[in-house]
Amino acid sequence: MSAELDKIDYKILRLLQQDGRTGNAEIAKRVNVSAATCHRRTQRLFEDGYIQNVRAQIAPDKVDRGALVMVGVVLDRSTPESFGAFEAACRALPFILDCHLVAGDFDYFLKIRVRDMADFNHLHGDQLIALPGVRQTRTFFVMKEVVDNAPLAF
Amino acid sequence: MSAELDKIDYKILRLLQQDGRTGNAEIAKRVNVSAATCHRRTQRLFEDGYIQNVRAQIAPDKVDRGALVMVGVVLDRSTPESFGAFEAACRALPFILDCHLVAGDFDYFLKIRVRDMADFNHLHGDQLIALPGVRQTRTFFVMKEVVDNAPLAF
DNA sequence: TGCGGACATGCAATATCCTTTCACTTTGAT
DNA sequence: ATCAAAGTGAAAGGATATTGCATGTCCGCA
Repeated sequence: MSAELDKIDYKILRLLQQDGRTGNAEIAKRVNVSAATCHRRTQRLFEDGYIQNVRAQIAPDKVDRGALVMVGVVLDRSTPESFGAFEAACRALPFILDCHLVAGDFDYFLKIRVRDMADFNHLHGDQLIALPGVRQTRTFFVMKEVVDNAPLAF
Repeated sequence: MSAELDKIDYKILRLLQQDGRTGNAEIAKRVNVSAATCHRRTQRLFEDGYIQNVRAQIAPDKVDRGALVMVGVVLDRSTPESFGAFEAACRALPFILDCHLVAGDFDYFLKIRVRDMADFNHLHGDQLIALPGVRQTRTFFVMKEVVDNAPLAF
């Protein structure tokens, strides 16, 4: 089986990335193949992991998560155990949208969604600086979301 | 009409956020209402903007976007025109996933996906530092994606 | 050149699901 | 208690997804 994708597959991926609810018949029309073929291709894209999942994007401010904060984190020690503990803790905190180990002045970058600044301050005091091995954090409040989670271009 | 959401609405939102392809019948079963009611509620969640859209999440490494980079940007001047020009330029660059105006040591934070480091270096030299009004950038290569774009908790 | 196997495609039939209609029930204000 | 507005469930119709099958295509190999 060819592991490569052709132009039709890429079109399907782009269509589903733009609107994951697009029906099979509609996709078939747009990429100029029969519904059956389109269905089989789409299914393969799921099975082979090209499409990780399809998720509804909830309006953050409508569910009281209107505030976005970026946080740089520096750990006490740079041991594997220290990193592991911190990462495990991050995965368990539901308000952390992104957690990335980076090279540079920080060890980790976090992207956090909360209701408002007051909410973040509680959270920062109660949970963030209490995370395992945290030496220092630097907070960047987001004042304007110019682009958030744009679709992948490929 | 009540602008508020009840427990059933929240359940629907959570289900669709976890899997946007979940059929109406399946949702109805899980939230214990009839298919008709569930359909109407879901439709309302779309129409009233609680669900912004439904998007397939494409595996980045499968489409040659395996490298993630965070970039802090400082502008020359802090004028509205300067900000506006920079933001417009960012919106036009497809590899920029996030672009946020922040308070702190940087003016903007960018989240960028490219194929690899070499690709980013070209991009940085050709396009990033050429963005309007950029005085300085600081690059943080992501070495490990611990959590990326986690579903919103509410 | 000819042959055979693996694969992809389209058509058509089947099964499944969505979507609307209608009558009934609940809710809330007077 | 009464009325109006909104919500609810069951059923029917229409649209859609999904599968089986025959045909066509490509590639390796003799």
